[in-house]
Amino acid sequence: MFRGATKVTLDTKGRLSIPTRYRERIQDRCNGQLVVTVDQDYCLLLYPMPDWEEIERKLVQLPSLNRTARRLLRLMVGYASELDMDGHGRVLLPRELREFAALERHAILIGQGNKFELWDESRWNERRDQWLKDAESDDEGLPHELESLSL
Amino acid sequence: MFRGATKVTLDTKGRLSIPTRYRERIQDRCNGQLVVTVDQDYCLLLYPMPDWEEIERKLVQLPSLNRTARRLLRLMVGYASELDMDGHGRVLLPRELREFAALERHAILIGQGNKFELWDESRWNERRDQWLKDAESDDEGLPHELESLSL
DNA sequence: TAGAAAGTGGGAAAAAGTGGGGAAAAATGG
DNA sequence: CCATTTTTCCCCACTTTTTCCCACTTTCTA
Repeated sequence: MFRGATKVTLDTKGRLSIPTRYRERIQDRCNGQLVVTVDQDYCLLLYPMPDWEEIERKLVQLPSLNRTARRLLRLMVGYASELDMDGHGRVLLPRELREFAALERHAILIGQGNKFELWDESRWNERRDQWLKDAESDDEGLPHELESLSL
Repeated sequence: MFRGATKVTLDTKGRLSIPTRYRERIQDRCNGQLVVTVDQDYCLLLYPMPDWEEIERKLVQLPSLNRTARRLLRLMVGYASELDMDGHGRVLLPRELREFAALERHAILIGQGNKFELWDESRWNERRDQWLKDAESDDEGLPHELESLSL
């Protein structure tokens, strides 16, 4: 499981240096092969290759005539790009994806279990504060998986 | 599986340079022979020849008396054109199809499994943002395949 | 504080992308 | 059916991007 938030910097070529504490795990799991794609919230998602392939399998099996499913497939597969770590544990993020997520020099990498999220740092901070504010009013109307959740 | 989004430019002759990372696969699969046709969403679809032939088989077997099926057949088969890669991995897109998809100089090529989608870049960006906006309000009324989807 | 490891930047060779000239082929029109 | 115009195709040359590698800086550790 990947956990934790790390400030990272993208250099002028768009390279992201993977924090050391994750590298060994990534090497073991997928030989340094990652897949990056987009998320609905305008951040990027980084998956180890085998995890991505499973997601992709699920996506292509969704009903093709459903609008929402079609869009999801178009965006997630449409933007998915393979990444290889270089000798220094860095990956080069494609320009199209950096633009999508408005990534500048300062970004933040969020461990999310089987994947990472990569956010532009200032956008992340804004969103986080917004979520915390929203959460106060959200107590009603939870789906029942959440109603019974104990943290 | 073809994946990923690549910005491409069409030159004044209407030629599209296939990104290198796909070329070998296309050579293997169909000896550089592609078929391009139109999509409902005013983009173009690019298939390796064998994949296209399968689609075509399915299309002609649809019930001829169904309006939707007739339209689909007319458009997709009607606009389908063969393309050959030149020595530099480029294909010449027929003028009719470029006009159909309003393709100017800046376009974007989207990998979608067994095929590619080719969009005018600005149109793609608009559509994408619209889809993402729509997705937020779609949270209710999801088909159950999507409700439980964990990515 | 010295040494090692990680992070960062950037140069240069190689590869890919781009543009266009001109020959060949096809379409058009008389 | 031939001549003229347009389009297509093949090739060469230039530009941009990518990739690989080296070196310097900073941080951590002993």
